[in-house]
Amino acid sequence: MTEVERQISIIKRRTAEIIEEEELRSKLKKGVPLRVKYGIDPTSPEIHLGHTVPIRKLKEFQDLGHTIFFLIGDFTARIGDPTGRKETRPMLTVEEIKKNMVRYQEQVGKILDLEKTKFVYNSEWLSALKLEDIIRLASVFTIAQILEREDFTTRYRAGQPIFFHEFLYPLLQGYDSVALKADVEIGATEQKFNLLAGRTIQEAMGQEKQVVITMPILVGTDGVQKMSKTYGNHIPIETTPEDMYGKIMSIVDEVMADYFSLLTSLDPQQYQEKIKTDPRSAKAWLAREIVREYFGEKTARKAEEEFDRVFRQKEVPENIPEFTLPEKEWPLSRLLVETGLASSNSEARRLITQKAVEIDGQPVTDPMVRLKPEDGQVIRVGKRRFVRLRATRG
RNA sequence: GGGCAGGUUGCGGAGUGGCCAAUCGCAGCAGACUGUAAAUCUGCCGGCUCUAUGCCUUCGGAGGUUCGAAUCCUCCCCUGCCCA
Repeated sequence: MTEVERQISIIKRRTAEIIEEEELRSKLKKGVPLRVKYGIDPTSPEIHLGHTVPIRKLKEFQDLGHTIFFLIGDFTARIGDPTGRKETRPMLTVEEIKKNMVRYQEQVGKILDLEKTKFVYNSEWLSALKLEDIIRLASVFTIAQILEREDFTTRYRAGQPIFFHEFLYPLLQGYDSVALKADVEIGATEQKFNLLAGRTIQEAMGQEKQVVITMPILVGTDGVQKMSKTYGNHIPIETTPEDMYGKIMSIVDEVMADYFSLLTSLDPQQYQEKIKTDPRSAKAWLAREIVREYFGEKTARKAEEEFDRVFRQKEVPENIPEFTLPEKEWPLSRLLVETGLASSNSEARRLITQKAVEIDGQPVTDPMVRLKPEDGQVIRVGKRRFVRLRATRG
Protein backbone atom coordinates (compact mmCIF):
# COMPACT_ATOMS: atom_id res chain seq x y z
CA MET A 1 0.00 0.00 0.00
CA THR A 2 1.33 3.43 -0.85
CA GLU A 3 1.65 6.11 1.79
CA VAL A 4 -1.27 7.99 0.27
CA GLU A 5 -3.52 4.95 0.42
CA ARG A 6 -2.44 4.25 3.99
CA GLN A 7 -3.48 7.75 4.98
CA ILE A 8 -6.75 7.50 3.14
CA SER A 9 -7.64 4.31 4.91
CA ILE A 10 -7.03 5.95 8.28
CA ILE A 11 -8.91 9.09 7.34
CA LYS A 12 -11.89 7.17 6.04
CA ARG A 13 -12.46 5.26 9.24
CA ARG A 14 -15.63 6.16 11.14
CA THR A 15 -16.52 9.02 8.82
CA ALA A 16 -20.03 9.52 7.57
CA GLU A 17 -19.02 10.89 4.20
CA ILE A 18 -16.04 12.23 2.29
CA ILE A 19 -16.62 14.69 -0.52
CA GLU A 20 -14.69 13.86 -2.68
CA GLU A 21 -12.31 11.03 -1.96
CA GLU A 22 -10.57 11.48 -5.31
CA GLU A 23 -9.82 15.10 -4.50
CA LEU A 24 -8.41 14.08 -1.16
CA ARG A 25 -6.19 11.59 -2.90
CA SER A 26 -4.78 14.16 -5.30
CA LYS A 27 -4.25 16.65 -2.48
CA LEU A 28 -2.34 14.05 -0.50
CA LYS A 29 -0.25 13.14 -3.51
CA LYS A 30 1.28 16.58 -3.50
CA GLY A 31 3.13 15.51 -0.38
CA VAL A 32 2.55 18.81 1.42
CA PRO A 33 0.87 18.82 4.84
CA LEU A 34 -2.84 19.54 4.41
CA ARG A 35 -4.51 22.48 6.05
CA VAL A 36 -7.33 20.96 8.03
CA LYS A 37 -10.04 23.23 9.35
CA TYR A 38 -12.48 22.67 12.15
CA GLY A 39 -14.70 25.42 13.48
CA ILE A 40 -16.56 25.82 16.73
CA ASP A 41 -18.92 28.29 18.21
CA PRO A 42 -17.39 29.62 21.44
CA THR A 43 -20.73 30.29 23.14
CA SER A 44 -20.26 27.46 25.61
CA PRO A 45 -16.91 26.58 27.10
CA GLU A 46 -18.03 23.08 27.89
CA ILE A 47 -17.00 20.25 25.60
CA HIS A 48 -18.88 17.00 25.78
CA LEU A 49 -18.22 13.62 24.26
CA GLY A 50 -20.27 14.52 21.20
CA HIS A 51 -17.76 17.22 20.32
CA THR A 52 -14.91 14.80 20.65
CA VAL A 53 -15.97 12.78 17.63
CA PRO A 54 -14.71 15.28 15.04
CA ILE A 55 -11.87 16.30 17.32
CA ARG A 56 -10.63 12.74 17.44
CA LYS A 57 -10.59 12.81 13.67
CA LEU A 58 -8.49 15.97 13.82
CA LYS A 59 -6.09 14.14 16.05
CA GLU A 60 -5.68 11.48 13.41
CA PHE A 61 -4.85 14.14 10.85
CA GLN A 62 -2.43 15.68 13.28
CA ASP A 63 -0.70 12.36 13.82
CA LEU A 64 -0.37 11.99 10.06
CA GLY A 65 1.56 15.24 10.04
CA HIS A 66 -1.08 17.62 8.76
CA THR A 67 -1.76 21.08 10.09
CA ILE A 68 -4.83 21.62 12.23
CA PHE A 69 -6.58 24.96 12.17
CA PHE A 70 -8.92 25.15 15.09
CA LEU A 71 -11.22 27.97 14.19
CA ILE A 72 -13.04 29.85 16.86
CA GLY A 73 -16.13 31.54 15.53
CA ASP A 74 -15.88 34.57 17.73
CA PHE A 75 -17.27 36.89 15.08
CA THR A 76 -20.41 34.87 14.57
CA ALA A 77 -20.82 34.33 18.29
CA ARG A 78 -20.80 38.03 18.92
CA ILE A 79 -23.63 38.52 16.52
CA GLY A 80 -25.60 35.66 17.98
CA ASP A 81 -27.05 32.91 15.88
CA PRO A 82 -30.78 32.83 16.56
CA THR A 83 -31.28 29.41 15.03
CA GLY A 84 -34.21 27.63 16.55
CA ARG A 85 -34.82 30.04 19.35
CA LYS A 86 -37.42 32.46 20.38
CA GLU A 87 -35.41 34.92 22.29
CA THR A 88 -32.31 36.48 20.90
CA ARG A 89 -29.24 34.72 21.98
CA PRO A 90 -27.23 36.82 24.36
CA MET A 91 -24.37 38.40 22.55
CA LEU A 92 -21.05 37.55 24.00
CA THR A 93 -18.48 40.12 24.82
CA VAL A 94 -14.91 39.82 23.73
CA GLU A 95 -13.84 39.09 27.30
CA GLU A 96 -16.39 36.34 27.75
CA ILE A 97 -15.27 34.67 24.56
CA LYS A 98 -11.63 34.91 25.62
CA LYS A 99 -12.47 33.36 28.96
CA ASN A 100 -14.45 30.58 27.34
CA MET A 101 -11.60 29.88 25.00
CA VAL A 102 -9.04 29.37 27.72
CA ARG A 103 -11.17 26.67 29.24
CA TYR A 104 -11.92 25.31 25.82
CA GLN A 105 -8.30 24.90 24.91
CA GLU A 106 -7.59 23.06 28.11
CA GLN A 107 -10.25 20.54 27.27
CA VAL A 108 -9.24 20.20 23.65
CA GLY A 109 -5.72 19.64 24.90
CA LYS A 110 -6.82 16.34 26.32
CA ILE A 111 -7.15 15.06 22.79
CA LEU A 112 -5.06 17.25 20.51
CA ASP A 113 -1.44 18.21 20.70
CA LEU A 114 -1.81 21.89 21.45
CA GLU A 115 1.74 22.64 20.43
CA LYS A 116 0.89 21.66 16.91
CA THR A 117 -2.58 23.14 16.79
CA LYS A 118 -3.21 26.57 15.33
CA PHE A 119 -6.05 28.39 16.99
CA VAL A 120 -7.53 31.09 14.82
CA TYR A 121 -10.34 33.57 15.32
CA ASN A 122 -12.59 34.38 12.42
CA SER A 123 -13.16 37.96 13.53
CA GLU A 124 -9.64 38.50 12.22
CA TRP A 125 -10.84 38.50 8.64
CA LEU A 126 -14.61 38.69 8.91
CA SER A 127 -14.71 42.06 10.62
CA ALA A 128 -12.56 43.41 7.82
CA LEU A 129 -15.11 42.54 5.17
CA LYS A 130 -16.72 45.43 3.36
CA LEU A 131 -20.32 45.52 2.29
CA GLU A 132 -19.10 45.08 -1.23
CA ASP A 133 -17.35 41.85 -0.28
CA ILE A 134 -20.39 40.57 1.48
CA ILE A 135 -22.64 41.27 -1.47
CA ARG A 136 -20.19 39.52 -3.74
CA LEU A 137 -20.28 36.53 -1.39
CA ALA A 138 -24.04 36.59 -1.37
CA SER A 139 -24.15 36.54 -5.14
CA VAL A 140 -22.64 33.08 -5.15
CA PHE A 141 -25.87 31.50 -3.96
CA THR A 142 -29.50 31.67 -4.92
CA ILE A 143 -32.24 31.80 -2.31
CA ALA A 144 -33.50 28.43 -3.47
CA GLN A 145 -30.08 26.94 -2.84
CA ILE A 146 -29.95 28.31 0.66
CA LEU A 147 -33.47 27.16 1.35
CA GLU A 148 -32.42 23.66 0.41
CA ARG A 149 -30.85 23.37 3.79
CA GLU A 150 -33.10 21.11 5.72
CA ASP A 151 -33.57 23.12 8.87
CA PHE A 152 -34.46 26.20 6.86
CA THR A 153 -37.03 24.27 4.87
CA THR A 154 -38.48 22.75 8.00
CA ARG A 155 -38.76 26.08 9.69
CA TYR A 156 -40.15 27.72 6.60
CA ARG A 157 -42.85 25.07 6.22
CA ALA A 158 -43.71 25.26 9.88
CA GLY A 159 -44.20 29.00 9.63
CA GLN A 160 -41.23 29.61 11.88
CA PRO A 161 -39.31 32.83 11.38
CA ILE A 162 -36.06 32.77 9.48
CA PHE A 163 -34.07 35.94 9.81
CA PHE A 164 -32.15 37.40 6.98
CA HIS A 165 -28.80 37.25 8.66
CA GLU A 166 -29.19 33.54 9.20
CA PHE A 167 -28.79 33.17 5.47
CA LEU A 168 -25.41 34.76 5.90
CA TYR A 169 -23.99 32.20 8.27
CA PRO A 170 -23.18 29.54 5.71
CA LEU A 171 -21.57 32.21 3.56
CA LEU A 172 -19.38 33.45 6.37
CA GLN A 173 -18.39 29.97 7.36
CA GLY A 174 -17.55 29.30 3.75
CA TYR A 175 -15.48 32.41 3.61
CA ASP A 176 -13.53 31.18 6.61
CA SER A 177 -12.31 28.37 4.41
CA VAL A 178 -11.13 30.87 1.84
CA ALA A 179 -9.29 32.87 4.46
CA LEU A 180 -7.57 29.76 5.78
CA LYS A 181 -7.02 28.21 2.36
CA ALA A 182 -8.40 25.04 3.83
CA ASP A 183 -7.72 21.76 2.10
CA VAL A 184 -10.04 19.81 4.33
CA GLU A 185 -12.88 20.77 6.62
CA ILE A 186 -14.31 18.48 9.22
CA GLY A 187 -17.70 18.73 10.83
CA ALA A 188 -20.68 16.75 12.02
CA THR A 189 -23.13 15.56 9.39
CA GLU A 190 -25.56 18.32 10.32
CA GLN A 191 -22.92 20.79 9.18
CA LYS A 192 -22.83 19.38 5.68
CA PHE A 193 -24.54 22.33 4.06
CA ASN A 194 -22.21 24.87 5.58
CA LEU A 195 -19.20 22.74 4.77
CA LEU A 196 -20.26 22.47 1.17
CA ALA A 197 -20.78 26.22 1.02
CA GLY A 198 -17.08 26.47 1.67
CA ARG A 199 -16.36 24.49 -1.47
CA THR A 200 -18.63 26.64 -3.59
CA ILE A 201 -17.18 29.87 -2.28
CA GLN A 202 -13.59 28.75 -2.56
CA GLU A 203 -14.20 27.83 -6.15
CA ALA A 204 -15.91 31.13 -6.85
CA MET A 205 -12.91 32.91 -5.40
CA GLY A 206 -10.47 30.95 -7.49
CA GLN A 207 -9.24 28.54 -4.86
CA GLU A 208 -9.02 24.80 -4.93
CA LYS A 209 -12.08 23.31 -3.29
CA GLN A 210 -11.72 21.88 0.19
CA VAL A 211 -12.52 18.27 0.86
CA VAL A 212 -15.45 17.91 3.19
CA ILE A 213 -15.44 15.22 5.82
CA THR A 214 -18.54 14.69 7.86
CA MET A 215 -18.58 12.73 11.07
CA PRO A 216 -21.54 10.84 12.50
CA ILE A 217 -23.47 12.56 15.23
CA LEU A 218 -23.23 11.01 18.65
CA VAL A 219 -26.56 10.42 20.33
CA GLY A 220 -26.96 11.45 23.93
CA THR A 221 -27.46 9.29 26.98
CA ASP A 222 -31.16 9.04 26.19
CA GLY A 223 -30.32 7.25 22.98
CA VAL A 224 -32.74 9.37 21.00
CA GLN A 225 -31.53 12.88 20.40
CA LYS A 226 -28.10 14.06 19.48
CA MET A 227 -25.88 14.76 22.42
CA SER A 228 -26.36 18.34 23.44
CA LYS A 229 -26.25 20.36 26.58
CA THR A 230 -29.64 21.84 25.82
CA TYR A 231 -31.23 18.40 25.83
CA GLY A 232 -29.52 17.54 29.08
CA ASN A 233 -28.29 14.25 27.64
CA HIS A 234 -24.65 15.15 27.42
CA ILE A 235 -21.51 13.85 29.07
CA PRO A 236 -19.08 16.69 29.67
CA ILE A 237 -15.35 16.13 29.50
CA GLU A 238 -14.69 18.43 32.39
CA THR A 239 -16.33 16.45 35.10
CA THR A 240 -15.35 13.98 37.73
CA PRO A 241 -14.28 10.53 36.58
CA GLU A 242 -17.06 9.05 38.69
CA ASP A 243 -19.65 11.19 36.98
CA MET A 244 -18.34 10.38 33.54
CA TYR A 245 -18.32 6.70 34.33
CA GLY A 246 -21.85 6.82 35.71
CA LYS A 247 -23.20 8.77 32.80
CA ILE A 248 -21.75 6.34 30.30
CA MET A 249 -23.29 3.48 32.26
CA SER A 250 -26.63 5.17 31.92
CA ILE A 251 -26.74 5.20 28.14
CA VAL A 252 -29.25 2.91 26.51
CA ASP A 253 -27.90 -0.40 25.26
CA GLU A 254 -28.79 0.31 21.66
CA VAL A 255 -26.17 3.04 21.31
CA MET A 256 -23.30 1.16 22.91
CA ALA A 257 -21.84 0.14 19.57
CA ASP A 258 -21.88 3.74 18.37
CA TYR A 259 -20.10 4.87 21.49
CA PHE A 260 -17.47 2.19 21.09
CA SER A 261 -16.96 3.09 17.49
CA LEU A 262 -16.92 6.86 17.77
CA LEU A 263 -15.27 7.33 21.14
CA THR A 264 -12.74 4.55 21.45
CA SER A 265 -10.17 2.88 19.25
CA LEU A 266 -11.15 -0.60 20.28
CA ASP A 267 -11.56 -3.44 17.85
CA PRO A 268 -15.09 -3.64 16.42
CA GLN A 269 -15.17 -7.43 16.42
CA GLN A 270 -14.32 -7.62 20.07
CA TYR A 271 -16.82 -5.12 21.33
CA GLN A 272 -19.60 -6.33 19.10
CA GLU A 273 -19.13 -9.81 20.45
CA LYS A 274 -19.07 -8.55 24.00
CA ILE A 275 -22.20 -6.46 23.57
CA LYS A 276 -24.04 -9.51 22.35
CA THR A 277 -22.93 -11.89 25.06
CA ASP A 278 -22.71 -9.66 28.11
CA PRO A 279 -24.14 -6.17 27.65
CA ARG A 280 -23.65 -5.11 31.24
CA SER A 281 -19.92 -5.74 31.31
CA ALA A 282 -19.57 -4.47 27.76
CA LYS A 283 -20.90 -1.17 28.98
CA ALA A 284 -18.57 -1.21 31.96
CA TRP A 285 -15.70 -1.81 29.58
CA LEU A 286 -16.82 1.10 27.46
CA ALA A 287 -17.09 3.37 30.47
CA ARG A 288 -13.70 2.33 31.80
CA GLU A 289 -12.11 2.83 28.41
CA ILE A 290 -13.45 6.33 27.91
CA VAL A 291 -12.70 7.45 31.45
CA ARG A 292 -9.20 6.03 31.06
CA GLU A 293 -8.62 8.17 28.02
CA TYR A 294 -9.29 11.37 29.93
CA PHE A 295 -8.16 10.50 33.43
CA GLY A 296 -5.79 7.59 33.15
CA GLU A 297 -5.90 3.91 33.97
CA LYS A 298 -5.80 4.14 37.73
CA THR A 299 -8.52 6.70 38.05
CA ALA A 300 -10.71 4.79 35.66
CA ARG A 301 -10.43 1.72 37.77
CA LYS A 302 -11.27 3.68 40.89
CA ALA A 303 -14.29 5.20 39.19
CA GLU A 304 -15.47 1.73 38.38
CA GLU A 305 -15.04 0.48 41.93
CA GLU A 306 -16.86 3.50 43.20
CA PHE A 307 -19.70 2.97 40.79
CA ASP A 308 -20.07 -0.65 41.77
CA ARG A 309 -20.05 0.30 45.42
CA VAL A 310 -22.75 2.89 45.06
CA PHE A 311 -25.06 1.40 42.49
CA ARG A 312 -24.58 -2.33 42.77
CA GLN A 313 -23.97 -2.55 46.47
CA LYS A 314 -25.93 0.61 47.18
CA GLU A 315 -23.39 2.09 49.52
CA VAL A 316 -22.46 5.65 50.13
CA PRO A 317 -19.87 7.01 47.69
CA GLU A 318 -16.41 7.93 48.86
CA ASN A 319 -16.31 11.58 48.02
CA ILE A 320 -19.50 13.46 48.50
CA PRO A 321 -20.05 17.15 48.79
CA GLU A 322 -20.00 18.45 52.32
CA PHE A 323 -22.19 21.11 53.67
CA THR A 324 -21.60 23.08 56.80
CA LEU A 325 -24.51 24.57 58.66
CA PRO A 326 -25.40 25.64 62.15
CA GLU A 327 -26.33 22.94 64.60
CA LYS A 328 -29.92 23.76 65.34
CA GLU A 329 -33.27 22.27 64.60
CA TRP A 330 -34.29 22.34 60.98
CA PRO A 331 -37.38 21.18 59.22
CA LEU A 332 -36.09 18.48 56.90
CA SER A 333 -37.50 20.11 53.81
CA ARG A 334 -35.66 23.32 54.63
CA LEU A 335 -32.49 21.36 55.04
CA LEU A 336 -32.82 19.90 51.56
CA VAL A 337 -33.20 23.35 50.10
CA GLU A 338 -30.26 24.72 52.08
CA THR A 339 -27.99 21.96 50.90
CA GLY A 340 -29.11 22.29 47.32
CA LEU A 341 -30.70 18.87 47.19
CA ALA A 342 -34.03 20.41 46.31
CA SER A 343 -34.81 23.57 44.41
CA SER A 344 -37.73 24.66 46.55
CA ASN A 345 -39.55 23.76 49.67
CA SER A 346 -42.39 22.23 47.73
CA GLU A 347 -39.93 20.20 45.74
CA ALA A 348 -38.33 19.01 48.95
CA ARG A 349 -41.64 18.00 50.44
CA ARG A 350 -42.48 16.12 47.30
CA LEU A 351 -39.24 14.21 47.41
CA ILE A 352 -39.74 13.32 51.04
CA THR A 353 -43.26 12.03 50.57
CA GLN A 354 -42.09 10.07 47.55
CA LYS A 355 -39.62 8.14 49.68
CA ALA A 356 -36.66 9.62 47.92
CA VAL A 357 -34.90 10.85 51.02
CA GLU A 358 -32.67 8.88 53.32
CA ILE A 359 -30.64 9.99 56.30
CA ASP A 360 -27.74 7.71 57.13
CA GLY A 361 -29.47 4.98 55.20
CA GLN A 362 -32.76 5.38 56.99
CA PRO A 363 -35.69 6.41 54.82
CA VAL A 364 -37.55 9.44 56.07
CA THR A 365 -41.06 9.95 54.81
CA ASP A 366 -42.46 12.55 57.13
CA PRO A 367 -42.07 16.00 55.61
CA MET A 368 -42.90 17.59 58.95
CA VAL A 369 -39.97 16.06 60.75
CA ARG A 370 -37.53 18.44 62.34
CA LEU A 371 -34.00 17.46 63.03
CA LYS A 372 -30.74 18.69 64.34
CA PRO A 373 -27.90 18.05 61.92
CA GLU A 374 -25.17 15.86 63.34
CA ASP A 375 -21.64 16.07 62.13
CA GLY A 376 -21.00 13.51 59.42
CA GLN A 377 -24.61 12.72 58.75
CA VAL A 378 -25.32 11.75 55.18
CA ILE A 379 -28.45 12.79 53.35
CA ARG A 380 -29.33 11.01 50.18
CA VAL A 381 -31.89 12.09 47.64
CA GLY A 382 -32.85 9.76 44.86
CA LYS A 383 -30.24 7.42 43.53
CA ARG A 384 -27.28 9.62 43.11
CA ARG A 385 -27.46 12.79 45.10
CA PHE A 386 -25.64 12.82 48.40
CA VAL A 387 -24.59 15.43 50.88
CA ARG A 388 -22.58 15.05 54.06
CA LEU A 389 -23.42 17.45 56.83
CA ARG A 390 -20.91 19.35 58.87
CA ALA A 391 -22.43 21.00 61.85
CA THR A 392 -21.15 24.13 63.52
CA ARG A 393 -22.05 25.20 67.01
CA GLY A 394 -23.89 28.34 67.60
C1' G B 1 -49.25 49.93 3.13
C1' G B 2 -53.84 46.51 3.33
C1' G B 3 -56.30 41.75 4.81
C1' C B 4 -56.21 37.28 7.72
C1' A B 5 -54.30 33.96 11.60
C1' G B 6 -51.57 33.72 16.00
C1' G B 7 -48.47 34.88 20.80
C1' U B 8 -50.58 30.07 27.27
C1' U B 9 -46.56 27.08 32.65
C1' G B 10 -39.08 23.74 29.64
C1' C B 11 -41.20 22.23 24.56
C1' G B 12 -45.67 20.94 21.79
C1' G B 13 -50.53 22.26 22.48
C1' A B 14 -55.95 22.63 25.04
C1' G B 15 -58.66 26.31 27.38
C1' U B 16 -62.72 31.69 25.01
C1' G B 17 -65.95 35.36 31.99
C1' G B 18 -66.13 31.97 37.74
C1' C B 19 -65.74 24.57 38.55
C1' C B 20 -58.09 27.59 36.01
C1' A B 21 -52.08 27.10 38.82
C1' A B 22 -54.76 26.20 33.99
C1' U B 23 -56.98 19.22 30.01
C1' C B 24 -53.39 16.38 27.43
C1' G B 25 -48.62 14.69 25.11
C1' C B 26 -43.22 15.03 25.45
C1' A B 27 -39.20 16.09 28.54
C1' G B 28 -37.91 16.04 33.78
C1' C B 29 -38.10 14.10 38.99
C1' A B 30 -39.28 10.10 42.52
C1' G B 31 -40.82 4.95 43.76
C1' A B 32 -41.30 -0.31 42.13
C1' C B 33 -38.84 -3.65 38.73
C1' U B 34 -33.72 -4.38 36.67
C1' G B 35 -27.94 -5.54 34.51
C1' U B 36 -26.39 0.73 35.72
C1' A B 37 -29.82 1.19 31.98
C1' A B 38 -34.00 0.67 28.52
C1' A B 39 -39.07 -0.96 28.53
C1' U B 40 -43.19 -1.29 31.91
C1' C B 41 -46.25 0.21 36.13
C1' U B 42 -47.27 4.11 39.99
C1' G B 43 -46.91 9.02 41.79
C1' C B 44 -45.17 14.05 41.22
C1' C B 45 -44.30 18.01 38.02
C1' G B 46 -45.20 27.45 39.74
C1' G B 47 -44.15 29.12 44.64
C1' C B 48 -45.32 29.99 49.96
C1' U B 49 -47.05 28.59 54.44
C1' C B 50 -46.68 23.36 55.83
C1' U B 51 -51.24 20.84 53.27
C1' A B 52 -55.98 23.89 53.80
C1' U B 53 -62.89 24.14 50.08
C1' G B 54 -55.59 28.58 52.35
C1' C B 55 -52.34 32.46 50.35
C1' C B 56 -49.09 34.61 46.46
C1' U B 57 -47.18 35.18 41.36
C1' U B 58 -48.20 33.46 36.20
C1' C B 59 -51.28 32.77 30.27
C1' G B 60 -46.69 38.79 24.73
C1' G B 61 -46.85 44.24 27.22
C1' A B 62 -49.62 48.43 29.31
C1' G B 63 -54.27 50.16 30.64
C1' G B 64 -59.73 49.30 31.16
C1' U B 65 -64.77 46.72 31.87
C1' U B 66 -66.52 43.33 35.82
C1' C B 67 -68.08 41.14 42.41
C1' G B 68 -64.68 38.04 39.31
C1' A B 69 -60.42 37.80 33.12
C1' A B 70 -55.73 33.44 30.21
C1' U B 71 -60.78 34.26 28.48
C1' C B 72 -64.35 40.80 27.00
C1' C B 73 -62.59 46.11 25.35
C1' U B 74 -58.53 49.77 23.97
C1' C B 75 -53.64 50.78 22.66
C1' C B 76 -48.80 48.83 21.90
C1' C B 77 -44.96 44.96 20.75
C1' C B 78 -43.78 40.36 18.20
C1' U B 79 -44.50 36.13 14.50
C1' G B 80 -46.64 33.59 10.19
C1' C B 81 -49.68 33.61 5.68
C1' C B 82 -52.00 36.29 1.55
C1' C B 83 -52.33 40.90 -1.48
C1' A B 84 -49.31 45.23 -3.04
